[in-house]
Amino acid sequence: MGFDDLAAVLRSRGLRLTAPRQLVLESVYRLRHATPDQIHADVSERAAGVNITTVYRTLELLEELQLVTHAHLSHGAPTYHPLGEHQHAHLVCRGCGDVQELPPPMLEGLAEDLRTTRGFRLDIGHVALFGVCGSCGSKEE
Amino acid sequence: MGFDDLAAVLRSRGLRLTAPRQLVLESVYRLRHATPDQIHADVSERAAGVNITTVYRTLELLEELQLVTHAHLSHGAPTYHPLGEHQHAHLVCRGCGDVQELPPPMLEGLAEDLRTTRGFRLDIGHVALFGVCGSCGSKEE
DNA sequence: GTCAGTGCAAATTCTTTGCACGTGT
DNA sequence: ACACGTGCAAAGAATTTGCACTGAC
Repeated sequence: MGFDDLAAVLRSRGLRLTAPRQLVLESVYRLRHATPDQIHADVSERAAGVNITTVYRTLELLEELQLVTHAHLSHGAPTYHPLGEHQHAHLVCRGCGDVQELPPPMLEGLAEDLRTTRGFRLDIGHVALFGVCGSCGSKEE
Repeated sequence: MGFDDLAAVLRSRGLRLTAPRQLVLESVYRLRHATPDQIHADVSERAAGVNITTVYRTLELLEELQLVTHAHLSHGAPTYHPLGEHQHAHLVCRGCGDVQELPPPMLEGLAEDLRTTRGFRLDIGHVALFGVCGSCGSKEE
């Protein structure tokens, strides 16, 4: 998914298929919602010598190729995730930092409201909702 | 609003009322959704010599005093806004960067859903919704 | 063989920290 | 007078840029 396409998408633009690019894409798929730093760490576990600079550049490229997107969760740190069949919004817990994925249907009503009342076209994939998750909520009490 | 309270809130904690603190709070009220940098610029227009460091420290303090909050809009830059009677979510346009305020009632349905289905307590004030606003949408066509 | 891609180091940008001086109470 | 606040300079963290070498095609 988007994954096997890498070579094809690159070729169609006259770009090259390289190890760092495959590794970074793989890590984005594996980690889900990871920061550039976390992705770099994950890549480094499987192949030494890939520079953090390259990770930044590759993420930018993959985003341009529509293979990944990013959203700003938690403390402004951008987190990247695969852009596939399953668009999703993010539910971020302020207590434990956990990120849950939220299926689009739950936002359809709101999206529709915004479209009709303001002409605003909501980008569901970038939505980040902050709050306190169930388990942290009960601990607090 | 929270504004005249500054002196009182500070005093009740044994903290001091100073020019930079008044100026920063004023700018947050005036600018709505401004970054530390923008606030610093605004403050500097009215009084020279206030250091950006002080702006950061003051914002942190005002947040602790519950007079302002921040949310992460657009490119990870934190934007501060007054914390008053009117809680609100944010609607951020990817085209023009404009930030609209969204009254809480529009999110009540969603908040209720999340609470019942997942026990997730949504923090409406921190919600940032990205997308394309009406005027940018029509320009695109 | 070419030129895109990469590593490395340095430059930027944003934010935080340490410290001595100034000032509100 | 006391200790909180501030400015200034320097330290950190995150990200970007310049450049020469390497390697995919």
